[in-house]
Amino acid sequence: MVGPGPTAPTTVAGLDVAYAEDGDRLAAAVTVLDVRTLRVVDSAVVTGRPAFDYVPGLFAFRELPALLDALDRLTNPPDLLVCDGHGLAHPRRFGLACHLGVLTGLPAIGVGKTPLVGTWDPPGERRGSWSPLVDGTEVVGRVLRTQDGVKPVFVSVGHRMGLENACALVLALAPSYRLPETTRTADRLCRAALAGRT
DNA sequence: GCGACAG
DNA sequence: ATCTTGTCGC
Repeated sequence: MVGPGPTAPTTVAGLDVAYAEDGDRLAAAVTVLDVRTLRVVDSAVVTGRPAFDYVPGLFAFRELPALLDALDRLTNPPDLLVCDGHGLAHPRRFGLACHLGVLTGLPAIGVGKTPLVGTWDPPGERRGSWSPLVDGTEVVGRVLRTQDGVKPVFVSVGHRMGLENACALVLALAPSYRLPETTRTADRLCRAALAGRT
């Protein structure tokens, strides 16, 4: 046995990337939050150029280099990664969250704002309601309502964590807004870096 | 074959 | 992703 285990993360990282208007420049940010207080305890941001043009399904290859770069600059590694995009809910069952999980060895989950694959029934209107995201015969994720009456998010497993725990974590990370605090803080950081002031 | 398609 | 006005609501 090694460590506290993937189901009891103390720190969770949010990752996000922002692009300049012309698309020739990007900023990748990672914010590390204390899962209990939801406070940012560490962060890193790097600027660079996109490695590829955007192609649905190959999205990971575009943002991966910059995100790994940012992760390397953290003072200490987080217990888990919350990615802006999908994990298993991908045409080849291997989205950005899977790439990041495997490459870092850390547990990882994907939280997408829009679907890439799959069909689903509308979840209940209340926070916490969900319905399975199905692609073919496989359940590849869950459509989860994080706030009453708001558009649901698409949660899927990336690496070393089950779907049930992933959804519970996302709800814990989203007490007030549609998106988890991890992606919200990372989003603000990379946008600020792109704008200049840091 | 054609269209759709995370960010 | 980014570009965008006003509008509704706490």
